[in-house]
Amino acid sequence: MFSIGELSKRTGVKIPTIRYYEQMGLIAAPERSEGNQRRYSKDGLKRLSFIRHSRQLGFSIDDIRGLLELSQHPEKPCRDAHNMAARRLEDVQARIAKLKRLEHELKRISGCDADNIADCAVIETLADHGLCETDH
Amino acid sequence: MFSIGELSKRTGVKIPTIRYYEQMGLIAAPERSEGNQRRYSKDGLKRLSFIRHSRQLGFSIDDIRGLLELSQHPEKPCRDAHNMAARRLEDVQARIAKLKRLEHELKRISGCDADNIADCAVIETLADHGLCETDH
DNA sequence: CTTGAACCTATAGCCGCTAGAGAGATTATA
DNA sequence: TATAATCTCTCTAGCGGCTATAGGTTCAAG
Repeated sequence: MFSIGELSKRTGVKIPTIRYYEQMGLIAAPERSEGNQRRYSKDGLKRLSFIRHSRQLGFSIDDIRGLLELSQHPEKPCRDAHNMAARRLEDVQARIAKLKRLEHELKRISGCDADNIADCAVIETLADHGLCETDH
Repeated sequence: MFSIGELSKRTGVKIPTIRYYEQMGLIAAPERSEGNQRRYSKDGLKRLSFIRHSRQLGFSIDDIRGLLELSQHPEKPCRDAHNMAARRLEDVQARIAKLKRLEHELKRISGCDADNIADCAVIETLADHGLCETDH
């Protein structure tokens, strides 16, 4: 049995975030001490670790609700879990692609060595999208 | 002189977003028609295009305020503009790096071909960070 | 028993929009 | 000119995923 502060330290999830997850229904309301403070078990720790890890991989709160539900039913097929991971992967890949285009553009405009705004590629490019090399 | 709808079509910025930018002080309050509707000039169009393009490159509203201010003073040195672009570039690169680690992890867990949750790498990995290959 | 750290609830704020309600303006057609 | 269809106006609230603050209570160590 540990306090919310302990749980926070052990999982790396901040205290208000833990309470937020409780509100969102990701974790069950835990037992309370006589003075009404939350007391967590090892199960609570496991569950929160799962959540934290899922968040780190970019799953939404809603996705995580689904994943947690699945994880409680080991006999179920795992198609749904795979689908979620696959969608997540697609999303991540799309974002990488987009950021790479931005990186390209930012590198290009940062390369300008003018010394005043009038000749500065940064400002000039922002003012005129036509000067860009890639779409975005 | 065009209406907010026209401006929206020409720049690709949605109407409520234009009003939001006005509220945020990125664009000046434009003239109004007799019936109190906004009427924009070509200058307004230019400014909004600048803003839109900056947003596409990921600059924050605050950054854009600075960039717009700079763009109004062509005689100033462009060090500040370069610094902002450089910071932006760093940020983009950091995000790419992080997303690539996620991509790696998601690919790995998606590769599992178990057919029930009990043996599914997706769920198993989420439950135990120790199974991951990279940091995140 | 006292102190100070940790905890409680409730509410508001962050960013960058987006959506909706309910009213008024403008424009196109009959 | 009347009317209908489409814009536009302001105001307020909501999104996701937290984070911060205020004002109070409880816990554990000395």
